[in-house]
Amino acid sequence: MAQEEDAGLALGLSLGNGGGTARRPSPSSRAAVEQSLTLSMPDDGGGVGPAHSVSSLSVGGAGVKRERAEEADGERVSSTAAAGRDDDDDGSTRKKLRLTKEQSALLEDRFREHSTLNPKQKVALAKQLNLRPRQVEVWFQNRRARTKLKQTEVDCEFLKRCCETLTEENRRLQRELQELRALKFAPPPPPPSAAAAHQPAPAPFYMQLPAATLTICPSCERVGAGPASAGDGTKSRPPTTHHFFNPFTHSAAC
DNA sequence: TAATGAAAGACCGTTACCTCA
DNA sequence: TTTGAGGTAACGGTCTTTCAT
Repeated sequence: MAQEEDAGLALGLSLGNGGGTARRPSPSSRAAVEQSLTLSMPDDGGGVGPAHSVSSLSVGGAGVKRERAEEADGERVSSTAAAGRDDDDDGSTRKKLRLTKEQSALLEDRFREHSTLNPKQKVALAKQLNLRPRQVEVWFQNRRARTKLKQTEVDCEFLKRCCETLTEENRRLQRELQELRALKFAPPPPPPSAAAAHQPAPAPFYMQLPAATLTICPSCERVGAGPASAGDGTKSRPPTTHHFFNPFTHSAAC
């Protein structure tokens, strides 16, 4: 099982990179998700599940597309598939077949080789597994979805850890800054020499800013300030030039 | 050559069924 | 025996790409 997950993760990375065959979804496929989300009916009806979606409206007619696909596939009905519809079989309820261990194992093997199948491979694999091509297709779709979900969980964990690390680092820097300020505004030392006395030595402007507004770009080593500091008109600062430091790559996008 | 519509295939969210604790 | 949760096969909707017209 762990082996399966490892394989899944590795493939998930390649999927995230755009793995797949010729027809690859573009980033805008996210729009499809958003659209289907907005298509969901807003009333929750108090049910435990999500709100009724458009797809749920056609539950009664489930199987129409499948039957069409079956026809296109040459109406092959495998023994296992037939086992799923051996009784009553009025077509109104969808029977759920359980893949055998052997079938699952072979599908997993193929998935490890390639997370997508071309039509020829699909038909051949279906024949080998005594399944309908549509079933093989659905299995691969679901498998890709599971892989992606796992990868998302891994990414989420990673980001959480990064967040914790950065929070801790931020606290540390805040403490350090406070200590430095305490040193700076500590009671003056014994009178300095006259040469130094006539130099007021104003603190750099960024030292007077609230700590939370200070940012230092590690790449160009310039000190930037948050939006609150730009309104006094005394400084001619480039407008909203953000020196964003990416903590994950340790690089700055200057 | 550009516009257009159909087909195919991928992804996504969801549903429904099955298994098991 | 019942029940709730989790896993997963199957579905409908939507988008993008390809190809023929």
